[in-house]
Amino acid sequence: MSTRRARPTIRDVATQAGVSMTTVSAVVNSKGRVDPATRERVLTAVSEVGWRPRRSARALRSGQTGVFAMCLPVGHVGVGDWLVNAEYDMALVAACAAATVDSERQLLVAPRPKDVTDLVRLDVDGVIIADPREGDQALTVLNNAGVPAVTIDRDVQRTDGWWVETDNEGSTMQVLDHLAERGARRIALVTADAPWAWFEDTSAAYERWCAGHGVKPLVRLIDVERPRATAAAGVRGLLRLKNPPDAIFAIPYGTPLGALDAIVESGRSVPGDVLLAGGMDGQLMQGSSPPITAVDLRPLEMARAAVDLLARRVNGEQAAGPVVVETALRIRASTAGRETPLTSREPATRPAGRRR
Amino acid sequence: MSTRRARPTIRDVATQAGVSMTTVSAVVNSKGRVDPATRERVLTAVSEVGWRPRRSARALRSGQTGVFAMCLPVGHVGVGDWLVNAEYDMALVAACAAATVDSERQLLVAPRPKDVTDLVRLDVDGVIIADPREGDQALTVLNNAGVPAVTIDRDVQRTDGWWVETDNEGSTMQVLDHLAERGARRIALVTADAPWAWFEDTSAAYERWCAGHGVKPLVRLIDVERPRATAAAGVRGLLRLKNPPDAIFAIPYGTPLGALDAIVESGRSVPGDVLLAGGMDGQLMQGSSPPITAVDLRPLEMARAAVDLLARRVNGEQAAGPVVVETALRIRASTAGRETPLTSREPATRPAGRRR
DNA sequence: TAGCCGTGCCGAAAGGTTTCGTCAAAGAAG
DNA sequence: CTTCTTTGACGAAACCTTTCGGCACGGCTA
Repeated sequence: MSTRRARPTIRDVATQAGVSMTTVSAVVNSKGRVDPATRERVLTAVSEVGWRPRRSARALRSGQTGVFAMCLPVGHVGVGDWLVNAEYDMALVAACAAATVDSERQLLVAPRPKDVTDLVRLDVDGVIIADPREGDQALTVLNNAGVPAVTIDRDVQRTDGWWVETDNEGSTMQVLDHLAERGARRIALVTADAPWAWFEDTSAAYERWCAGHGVKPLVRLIDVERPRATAAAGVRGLLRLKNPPDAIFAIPYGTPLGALDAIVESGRSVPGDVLLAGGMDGQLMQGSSPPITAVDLRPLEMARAAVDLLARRVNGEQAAGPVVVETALRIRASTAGRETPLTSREPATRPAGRRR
Repeated sequence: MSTRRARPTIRDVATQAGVSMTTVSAVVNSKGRVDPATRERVLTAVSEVGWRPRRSARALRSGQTGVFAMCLPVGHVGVGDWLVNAEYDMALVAACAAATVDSERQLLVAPRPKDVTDLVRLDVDGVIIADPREGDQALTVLNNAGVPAVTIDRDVQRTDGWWVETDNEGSTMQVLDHLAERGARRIALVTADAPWAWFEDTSAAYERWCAGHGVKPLVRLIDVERPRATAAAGVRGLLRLKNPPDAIFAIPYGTPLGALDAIVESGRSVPGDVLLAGGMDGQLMQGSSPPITAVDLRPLEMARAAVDLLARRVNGEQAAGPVVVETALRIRASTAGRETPLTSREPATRPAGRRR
């Protein structure tokens, strides 16, 4: 006749099964020795009384919360911001969540606080920071408080080994080689001048590739706030050169579309007159006409690697250097070359379907 | 000379400040009466010893974890799945996180477990379920365990008032009226036959609108697994009719692009020959050529409302009926009518910029 | 002066779980 | 028949914070 049974505790389970709390604990944690028959009794008692563990009590006792936090990059408040590749970030979040669950943990998503010192009050076992800014204060704060952290993408000012990154140099070389193989003689780079490793690495690799092939670099910088429009402007300029490029590698998300705008506007065609490749894959690349060849940055693998790395750091392991994830070039019609037929290398479609 | 100071507790703060633990607690929680001078001493002691509260101890004592969980819709494992509007989901997650933080809580993201009963072991104060499936088992499980839950979007089989939804009927009427005003005489609907309230509501509203205007409904259903391709096929069929539509309202994300494919392929133009509107806004709509008029489903507002609603439910309030969020029609070139000049009603650009 | 009240602070218990040390009983070895 | 070992189980402390009741003290009223 009780109005509303209080949530049962391990003690209720113990009395129900006729054993001590210690034994119940041993059973549910698969620790210590316990008679198979007793174990059976305890397990049925658990489901009879409907007990489920309180994470707070466990955490208090063990000193570990069993929670990782993921600090989202800033700017995630507006839909329709061209700078955001929400697919990439969503993939990151979903994959981090899946990976933490696989390691018996939970994932907290935390917007970046106005005051970075609030990060430490999250009171979690570790923090994953996506897209750290240059010399990120958040990392200093976390380090001082002794909170383990790893980043997704390298903070250009940091040298500890606790981050995961893509092989930006390798992917750049791969794209340039691919363009050359498809007949490009003069490849321009459209990128941004911002303090992110992604930009720095790709630019450096481009310079090196050009030097190695004895050609002069041809670079246009865009405004990261308005990638599509400024990329279009930059490419318009390129196409008016006496010796215009016959291929364009556009890095920041959105810029390949700007480049395409300018190319079409000039009366040229892709891939007929100009080959076009993007630095970051996504729906915009697949859905454009023609579809645009782009680098798949492998957010899923990045996320898994980050969670693994953080788990290792939490366990007290020493830094073993950054984890490098290999990228994959998704070849599409925009680089259907003049010398080689197009081979589509789209990944196999995923099993689970979904609406919308 | 201690190798590594253990994390300080409230007791360390107390001794440092020369007061009791009770007083420290009173200070950090702004409860009870404490002399201003004492308060000052305690606060400096807190920062001196670097104390930060342990959420687990608090939670154990108070019986509330201070955590909400958000259960992501399935299917979020692959980038590049056309069915997923990652922007929408990312906005949902980010906004939920922001809202929970505003209410002094934390947000857990939880992939939908294979076994729904695992949901209950999250041990959180409440759960937000995005995109519930028809007669969602997860809700039954949570209800039975007494875990408060709300959903984002209505579960067609449920009648308790604990969900937030968009005004699907209103937005459909708005779109149809807009198309008519821009000169459409015969509007076709491209949608899916799936058990989601979004589809059911819009279809019903379309039928009603048609009846009200004395025109015959013209509907094509697509396969939610391949929205773009099947939408293109459907629209191809429509355009071959003796009396083809002069406007198309395509609901599931991706289908407006399929419609556009078919229209262009048939030698017609948008908006010259056919007006085109989409049921869900996103980058794909903005970035297409021409940009496509679409319904902004307001994920940010949905998320905030969901968190508020869940907070109310956790506090024991009674259901006050579902929360309905008004949508907004984003008018673009694809419905630049023949009778009225185009008025752009794009939302103002967001302040914070971001790369990529 | 006696009684009362408000202020500022404290002691101790409680909340649910894990773990350490202990213990009884039963079997094995001498 | 001892003594030792193994097995299976238990009691109680500890983890950190909040809260309830209470206490001492100074000032006020009657």
